[in-house]
Amino acid sequence: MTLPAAPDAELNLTTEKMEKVAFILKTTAHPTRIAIVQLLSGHDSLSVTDISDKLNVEQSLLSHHLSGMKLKGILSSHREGKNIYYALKMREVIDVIQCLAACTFL
Amino acid sequence: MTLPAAPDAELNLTTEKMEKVAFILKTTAHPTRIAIVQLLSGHDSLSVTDISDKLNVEQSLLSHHLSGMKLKGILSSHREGKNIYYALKMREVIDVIQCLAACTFL
DNA sequence: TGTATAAATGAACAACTGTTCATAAGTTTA
DNA sequence: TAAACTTATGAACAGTTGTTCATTTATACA
Repeated sequence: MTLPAAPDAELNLTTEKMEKVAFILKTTAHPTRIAIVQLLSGHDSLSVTDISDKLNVEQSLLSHHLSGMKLKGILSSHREGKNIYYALKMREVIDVIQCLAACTFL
Repeated sequence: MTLPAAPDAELNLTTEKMEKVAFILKTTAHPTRIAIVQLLSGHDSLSVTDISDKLNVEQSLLSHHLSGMKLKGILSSHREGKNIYYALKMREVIDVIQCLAACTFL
């Protein structure tokens, strides 16, 4: 699958927008966090244990990543009994990763 | 201007690709570097002085950013007399920023 | 109640990043 | 050649990030 060729438009961002974009990029720029986005892109929500099992990431470390991403608005979460379920809130992040992932040079 | 609504596809990246995507995101995730990409998206190439003047970033700091981005394959450069001109090599980065920049929540 | 399970938190620390400053290296022109 | 200009480089340092470990909080269930 390949995405259509990109239009060659000139970017025109304000300083404020650039800072926000940088913020989101930074928040996502980590293999584990990208894996989290990838995993959640295919599910409405998953518990920490689910994610931990599927990604093979230790509980505490995963929790740190998850709460950071939640704090920054990328994920949302809700409790159901003993479990806490995380979901992708900022779905645009999928597009960004999709876009880069589709690059031929990768 | 708004981009068309994103298709809701599930991502499917290998670990290797995730690392590469993270690498590119990280390399771009900084306001100054995004400003560099934005500026170069509208020009074939610009000298360090050009960029420094337009972005109001001190020479040495800019040079560090530029050489980092070049090292990581995002920019290319060539000398013309006293000046060194930088250009956007990995133009896909524009799309990524474009995509995020178009988000309504920003 | 006590025990088990699920997840969050906070301290500690190494590694990395952004920035500044001083200096060096390459090029042009007088 | 020297002086001026353009860019790169490297040391130093503060601030941030990723990780681990031990502990705590929250819930369920016996």
